[in-house]
Amino acid sequence: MGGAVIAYDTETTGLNVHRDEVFAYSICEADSSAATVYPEVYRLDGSAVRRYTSRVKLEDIWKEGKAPKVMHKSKFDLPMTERVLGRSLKEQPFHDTMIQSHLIRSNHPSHALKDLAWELAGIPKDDEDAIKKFLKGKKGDRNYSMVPEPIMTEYQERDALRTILLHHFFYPQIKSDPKMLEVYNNELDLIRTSIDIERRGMMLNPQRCHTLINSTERAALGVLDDIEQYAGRRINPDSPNDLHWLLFQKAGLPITRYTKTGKPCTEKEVLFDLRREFGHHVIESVLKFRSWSKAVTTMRSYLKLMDADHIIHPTLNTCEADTGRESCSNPNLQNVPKMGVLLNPYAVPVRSLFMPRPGHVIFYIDFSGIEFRLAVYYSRDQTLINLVRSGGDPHALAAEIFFGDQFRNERDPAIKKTMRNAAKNMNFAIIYGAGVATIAAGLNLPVSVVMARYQEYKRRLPGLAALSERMTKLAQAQGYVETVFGRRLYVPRGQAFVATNYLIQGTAADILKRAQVRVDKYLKAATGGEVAILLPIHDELVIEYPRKRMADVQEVLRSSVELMQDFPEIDVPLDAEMQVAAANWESKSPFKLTA
DNA sequence: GTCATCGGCGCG
DNA sequence: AAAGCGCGCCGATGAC
Repeated sequence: MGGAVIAYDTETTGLNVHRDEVFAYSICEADSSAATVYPEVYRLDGSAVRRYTSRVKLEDIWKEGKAPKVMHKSKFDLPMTERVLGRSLKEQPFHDTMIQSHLIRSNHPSHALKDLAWELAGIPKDDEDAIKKFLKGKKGDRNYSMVPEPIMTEYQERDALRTILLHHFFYPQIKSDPKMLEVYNNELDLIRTSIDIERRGMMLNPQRCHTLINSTERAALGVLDDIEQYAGRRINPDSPNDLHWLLFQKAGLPITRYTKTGKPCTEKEVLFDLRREFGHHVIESVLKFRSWSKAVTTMRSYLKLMDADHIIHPTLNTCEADTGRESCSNPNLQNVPKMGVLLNPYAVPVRSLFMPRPGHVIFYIDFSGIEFRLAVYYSRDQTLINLVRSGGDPHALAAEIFFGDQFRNERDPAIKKTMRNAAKNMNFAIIYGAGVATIAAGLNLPVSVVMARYQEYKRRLPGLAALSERMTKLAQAQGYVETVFGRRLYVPRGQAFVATNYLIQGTAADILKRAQVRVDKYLKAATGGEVAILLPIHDELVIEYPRKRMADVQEVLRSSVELMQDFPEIDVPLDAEMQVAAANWESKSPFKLTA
């Protein structure tokens, strides 16, 4: 028996959770049979309410002890409602049909309410069309609160109905599978932490941001001048036409690769190859311009998105990615450029713009090599399991296999490191189904040589070498792979070879999502929220820590790391490392717990 | 003017 | 037959 629930949907003046406001809401109550349901529509100002004046009703809906509310994208409706009510709803039970949809069919083309309700219940989308049509005729600032009463009411009624129907379609499927229910419940907890993370946001240094924008822009313009000197006319390197002319006509460089639509490829790897062979200064200029102009627009967007307190509030998407990962947008703080990346020689120190709030430092806890460890776990390769358990280095082992005595006898640590790095790339290539040709290219060795050494690799590490094919076949047969935690990841049709990647990325996502919930709960209980998560980044938690609590730091971080690593389901150890930044995100230094 | 697509690139 | 993957965001481009 499902028990009674109330579908709940807000209408707002915009999509910004921190700024825009609720002006209307609708509900739809239903018991477990859901035999007859009547949507009810309300307006906050009481002007167009059907049955009640609104404020009383909204309070009533969210009174303690009422039935759980079902929302579609609760991460939007919950904080919006909290702002209207002026109180926290964190103890309130709820459901989310978007999460349900995502768990049941991770690769569905759309988890949008209207699309799902049309597909599963045949509810037409013309209510939404009517709103769009109305707003299209309006000029200037437009939002849903301007939509006339009959159109809006129809829309609200249908959304409440849609939500309750989806819940009654999806939730029984989830509840019938204990592991899937556990994944679902963690996703609901994750909504709570994500709301708090978005609300807290990250602090930007606006002065530094302006300065860096100016200097970087000057440098980029200087590069344009250099190119003009050489080319005899102004060139826009972002324009394919201009760039193709510059590289392949004027400079006479050869076209080494084409894009899928048959145009000359000018991506960085191609430019690196051309640079190595011809060393033409115009290549350098293009690389510089791209990196610097992109950094400028990125930094400008930060200034636009920053609030009056210099805080950037990104959006965390917890159920968008096909692999179960979280993503981040407006802005994406999970891909902020950093210094010291080999393939990015002209990097701009954008991370240095992010800083701890006054009186705080930032800690970073990241899983080291989690993807490879999970590959080892799923492969059941006994050699590698034992090696990882005993603290050995699987990538050095791969280097020995691929480079043999050449690696073993190498005395120069720099060269040795390069070889290990190549072998590490190979380990991943093999896990994720690369062919011998790709591997040979990555190792810079003849295909014939790699062929022989790959045979040896398969003999020494049979489990790992077989993982990709095993998962690919499984995905081909059933359409999905399932993580150890019970998350099903549907693999794109005709692309079964991505199965291993989905499995491993999805498992890492399960782990970080659970870790995030645990650490968040712990930090709230142990520090009253003074220590808080700033951001999840796939295998890492960023944590802001007040200096005045430094007396606690050992205990708090030790507990956090322990919570992150406590996964008895995975029988290879999950190592985590810590770093600390006092000034900004760029200047991190290692942090060790005392013994 | 608006929209979708592409190539390109940052992070993991 | 062969293939590492995921995400979000940008400017350019061409169709409507």
